[in-house]
Amino acid sequence: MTQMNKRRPTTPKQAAMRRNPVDDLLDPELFKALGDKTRVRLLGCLAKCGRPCAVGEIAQCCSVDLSVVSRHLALLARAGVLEASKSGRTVSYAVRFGEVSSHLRALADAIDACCPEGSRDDMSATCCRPA
Amino acid sequence: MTQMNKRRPTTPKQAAMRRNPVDDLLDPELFKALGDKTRVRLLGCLAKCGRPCAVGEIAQCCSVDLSVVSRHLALLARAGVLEASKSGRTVSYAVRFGEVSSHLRALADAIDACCPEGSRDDMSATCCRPA
DNA sequence: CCTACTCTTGCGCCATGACACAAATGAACA
DNA sequence: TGTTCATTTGTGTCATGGCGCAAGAGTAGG
Repeated sequence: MTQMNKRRPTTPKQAAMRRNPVDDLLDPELFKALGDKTRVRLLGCLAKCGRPCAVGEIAQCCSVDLSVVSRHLALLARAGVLEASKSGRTVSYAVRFGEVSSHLRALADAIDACCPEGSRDDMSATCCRPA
Repeated sequence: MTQMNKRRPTTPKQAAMRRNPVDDLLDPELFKALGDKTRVRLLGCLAKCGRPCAVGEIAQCCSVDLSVVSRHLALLARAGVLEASKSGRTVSYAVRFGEVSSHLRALADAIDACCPEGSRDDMSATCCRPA
């Protein structure tokens, strides 16, 4: 049984004391990076392209100024979502596929682990979980 | 074989045209809700507690005014992360465990699916994927 | 070196959002 | 009905953040 038998705290305040994987995985800085329409568009564009792309190239995906795109990409890189690489005078950004998806899955697992048995309202979420 | 054999577009602009699951799953509104320090704290607190909690109760988890907590919780509910239920004069919020975790996993899958074979840099991400 | 090219940075403008405090709503209960 | 309790909503203030434009930094080529 991987099922923990820690007693559940009664109040949210007590619960807040308990260390839990969600504390680290629910990173506001990461989600802030994904919380902008333009940035999400750039990210989706880059993900669907599936290869490192130059800043100028990526900028053609949306109608904002190149300088704005540059800033957004740098921010996404700082948040760990993208990886930058420089070659000559062109800077390319690529999605950190593995890091991002494994972070998201770890968070999903951590959230599920918080859910008391029987109150799980979506059974498609049992994938990846040790039951 | 679930492996698609769609040719990959060369430019990000072309890639942006192609419909892809990430387009819907990368929802800025959802991530904006998770992109605030206080809100994330409330959410983590509520998740770790694992049961519906009253607003006043949850407010004790952080040092901001009760009215601020009320607004944050309403926002998280609007974003689909929490569910509100009223009983008498107390309003309780609970984490929508199944919805949230399955959304995150679906996004992780969609992102992985964008990743060209062989460039996956984190092999722990192969869980849940049809290879 | 001077120019062209790619990207980044400085700056000002405006919109959004987080916060505290106070007032209002709404439900239970004497 | 009037009071009390739990929560929401109104309002003003301040900080953050996205944007365009212009200038700067770094690289390649004549």
